[in-house]
Amino acid sequence: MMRTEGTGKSGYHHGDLRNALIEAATDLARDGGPEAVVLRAAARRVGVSPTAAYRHFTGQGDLLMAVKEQGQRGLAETMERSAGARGGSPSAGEAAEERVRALGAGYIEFALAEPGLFRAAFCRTPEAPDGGHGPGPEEDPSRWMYRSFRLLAEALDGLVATGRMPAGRRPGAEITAWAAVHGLAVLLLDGPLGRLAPEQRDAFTASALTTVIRGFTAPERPSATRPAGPAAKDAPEHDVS
Amino acid sequence: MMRTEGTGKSGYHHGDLRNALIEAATDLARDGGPEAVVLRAAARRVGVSPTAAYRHFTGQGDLLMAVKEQGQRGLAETMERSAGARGGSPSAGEAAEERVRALGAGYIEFALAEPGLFRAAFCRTPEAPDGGHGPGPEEDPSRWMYRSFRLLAEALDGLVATGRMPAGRRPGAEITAWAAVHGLAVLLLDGPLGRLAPEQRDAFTASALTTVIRGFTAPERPSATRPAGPAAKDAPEHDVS
DNA sequence: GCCTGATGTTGACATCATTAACATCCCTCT
DNA sequence: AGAGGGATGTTAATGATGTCAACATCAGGC
Repeated sequence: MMRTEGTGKSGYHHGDLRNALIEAATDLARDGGPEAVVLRAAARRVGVSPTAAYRHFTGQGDLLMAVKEQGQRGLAETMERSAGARGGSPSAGEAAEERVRALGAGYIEFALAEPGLFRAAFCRTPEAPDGGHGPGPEEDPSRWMYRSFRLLAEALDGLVATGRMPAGRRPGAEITAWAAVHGLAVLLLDGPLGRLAPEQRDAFTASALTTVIRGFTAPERPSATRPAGPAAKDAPEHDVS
Repeated sequence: MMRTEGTGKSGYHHGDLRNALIEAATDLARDGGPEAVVLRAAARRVGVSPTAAYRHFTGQGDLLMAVKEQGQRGLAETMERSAGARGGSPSAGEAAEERVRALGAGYIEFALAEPGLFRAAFCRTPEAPDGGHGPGPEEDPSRWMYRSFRLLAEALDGLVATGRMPAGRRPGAEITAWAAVHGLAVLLLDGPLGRLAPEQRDAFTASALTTVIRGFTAPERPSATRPAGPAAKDAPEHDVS
């Protein structure tokens, strides 16, 4: 097959563009973020005319979409690697907790290692108006999109299964976990924590993860002035997308 | 003075452009986000030549910066309003906790009410290379920037002062709190929770706030298999910017 | 062995940011 | 008061971008 390789021009017009363009565009995103994903530039890198890209993508937005997918894939892989490479687990509950922590740490790790790709992975897309999609098998984004999200959710299920987290807190928990981790990543990349020493970033990450996990696993405050609680709008329906 | 008003053309060239441009650009951002802040469009709205803007801004990036400031201001004001309008406080500790909660809710409220402005408020800026700044008294961004961040930090101080939150957890806590709230906002705006019923969004928000606050205030798990804790990289140095 | 469709190319257009050169108008200094 | 100067805007031009229409080329099936 020889796909997505530089020497892939088999005498054909190119071999397989599309993948070559995706690779070029991903490189652009790697240093420069989503706004650096310029259709003409990608075509230039591949050594092809700008309009050639329109044979494989509906336009620049579609190309960016492909880059997003690359970014999401990389993120999920880093998270899985981080969770897989964690040390021994004293107990089942401990293991589940450590997995949540490792996934969160992997999330931050990827964001810091590949800031451009990370930003591209979560950049806003004009949202195709549905209906007539151009060339290229445009799959349902929800399958690969936000795979990191599902990883987190499954880890939280483990937290409940081992009894570490009350089942009543489970609904919406993946939202909370994702929000905390993603917000931290954004804060570290673009926010006031832009230039910070690595060990400080790690410390903040550990602190945030500890706090959120404690929020999931800690018992309810014993001497509460509110038995039912006025802000008891907790535990919402769990329905994503 | 008659500034920033539509009828402000006092026979002068315009009265005060700059503010008129900022207003126009802010309107553009309101529906369309930061990428809709197009210099030429803003100038067109004000009824002025595109290059006229260069007398008041170094370029489009500078104009966007002004819009960011508007967004940050709006965000902080919504948060303060939300925190100020909260009900009675049974105890000091309870009040501090409710303030944190109200600030977070205000954060989300603004993000949902003004999605374009919110995104503009946190959009990436090329970061002026320091040194020769163009026209316009370019103040230090850290003063108005991230005012919401400071609000959150002060509320957390209150949490410690009333004894609700152990002092040892305070360092880095504003990072955690900000991350959770900001991540949730992004998730609701651009993420998988894009189109969700309002009451569900409120429920998720309440759930996230409850979890994080519990993480701040809950006692350490009593029957822990780890007395000192292997993941005790908590409590990092507190140094922003 | 030619025709059809996939794949690329050239040319053109509209928009954008930005600069240079020029015009205008108010304010201040003498 | 009147002239100059600086602030404020305008026109013209440049280079980059996304995108479309028309044309060229190559592979493989009838």
